[in-house]
This record gives sequence, structure tokens and C-alpha cells, in this order.
Amino acid sequence: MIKYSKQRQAIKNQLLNRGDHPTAETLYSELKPSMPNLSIATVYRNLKQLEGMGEITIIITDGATRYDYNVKPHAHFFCNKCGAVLDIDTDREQIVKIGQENFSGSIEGYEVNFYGTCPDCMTKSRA
Amino acid sequence: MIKYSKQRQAIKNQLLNRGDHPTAETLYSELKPSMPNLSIATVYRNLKQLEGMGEITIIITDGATRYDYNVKPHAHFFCNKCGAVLDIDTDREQIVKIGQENFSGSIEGYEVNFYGTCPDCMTKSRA
DNA sequence: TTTGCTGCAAATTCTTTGCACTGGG
DNA sequence: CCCAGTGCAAAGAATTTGCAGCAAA
Repeated sequence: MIKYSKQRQAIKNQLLNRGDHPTAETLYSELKPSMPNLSIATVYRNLKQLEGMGEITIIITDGATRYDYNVKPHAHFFCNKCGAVLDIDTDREQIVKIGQENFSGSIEGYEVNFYGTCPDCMTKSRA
Repeated sequence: MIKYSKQRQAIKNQLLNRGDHPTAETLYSELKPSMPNLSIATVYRNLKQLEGMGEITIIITDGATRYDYNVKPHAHFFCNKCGAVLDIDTDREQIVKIGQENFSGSIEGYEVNFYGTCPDCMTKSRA
């Protein structure tokens, strides 16, 4: 049985409020001030548990793993200039269809990552 | 200037001959018998260098990083049953278009991973 | 000869685990 | 009460780095 814990609640809130894709370390250091004896292990344990319950999604990146509250199927965009990680809405049907075209197995899930220059950096470099 | 090294050559060959997506550890243990004082550090260094030169592609996975000789744009398929990593040909244009539909930045590259049951496992479970 | 490459081992980084303790149900 | 959840520190796994010797160019 899953019990309530204020640590888990705080982690969920933080992820939800940020709306972006922080690492476990980031969440930890943001929560630490208000919960001085929070442990990084607790953060990892809860993130893993939340993922198991389907409440969050993990994003495997070079270096550290990132976590995402978003439930809707979408893709991620990694800016090569500033390192930002953004969401891009994509149509599940279309993606799966493309994969299925040249593959006879069964596709149950997918993950799409785009790389390039984010709108912000494009604006900056134009200035 | 990049110098020839038999270690690097061996790593490239192994990657090319296998045709699949081994981890650095796998390559290392396969080459070790014929090169007894090969070091895992050398394997990592060369894989990173080859990636920088564009000769190979890295695939970031849960756990360990995998390496791929394939240059053509394609997607990867991860079998949830047997853990196999396979290639799926995909059309670059189509994928980038889908991303671009809801995003104003510039998409320069992408990576697509599919998850599901591979043809082999489908056959087995049917038996 | 010069400078990249190698092997080795130690160091890092990210994440997980063991354990005694606390607190929700 | 009982067991999931916690904090801490130690353990792990994957990868990187420092350095002295070796070997391409």
C-alpha cells in the first residue's frame, strides 16, 4: 500500500510547478532549503516510484536523467546552444505509423528527441 | 592530427562486423582476448573520438550507452521482452516535419526510439 | 623528435542500497 | 501496531582523467 509522504508530495509539486525537465539533483537542491534533512536518496526513490505509477516520465539524456510531469504524449527538444529542454507536441499516430512502415514487430511506445536551436537562442543570435 | 592506432581500428572493425549496438563493455570484452592489454579507457576514448568525427553514433539508453556504426538516419527499436536493440529505417523528412509543426525553433537533428515486442519474441509467444 | 595514443589506476558522477528509525494508516 | 517511507552513509555502475611510457608521423 502506498502511504502519503510530504517528501513525495513536495517532489510532485516541484515538478508540476516548474513545468520543465529538471534532474534529480536540481529538484533536491530546490527542496533542500525548505526541507533541510531531505535526502537525495529519497528524491531518487520517489521519482522512480512516481514513474512506476505513471505519474511522471523519465527522459534519458547524456549525463543525468531528467524527469517530466507531462502525461500527454509529446517529444522533447534539446537546444544545442543553451541546453534547454523543451516540449514539442507530436501526434502519436503519425510517429508510430512511420515506425511501423519498415518494421514487423509490435510498437507499443516511443520517444522522440529533437536537437537544434531553440526560439530564444535564434532570437539572440539574430540580435 | 589524428594518428593511426590498432586499438581504434579494432574497435571500428568490431562495431562494423557486429552490425548491432554493443556497449563499451561488450566491445572491450570481445577485443580483450586478441589484445590482452587493451584497456577499457582506450575503448571509451576511441568511441568518443569516433563519435566526434561522425563515424559512429551513440545511443543513450537506461543503464549503459550503446554505440552504432550506422550512418544513415534511422530509428532504434528496443524490445521489452528480450532487450534487443534493432534498427528501423525512417524517413528524416517526415520526422522533422512532425516536430516542426508545433515548434518555432530550428530542428537540426533528431533521435527516435520505439519500444515494444520484436518480431522474434512475437513468434515465440505465439508458439 | 614531436605529439597523439595507450595502459593502469585512481577519481568522478549519477544512482542505488542496507539499516535503524520514524510516522502514516 | 505494522510496514512503507526516510535519512545517512556506504556501495555500485558507468565513464573519465592524470600520468608516464610507447609509437606513429
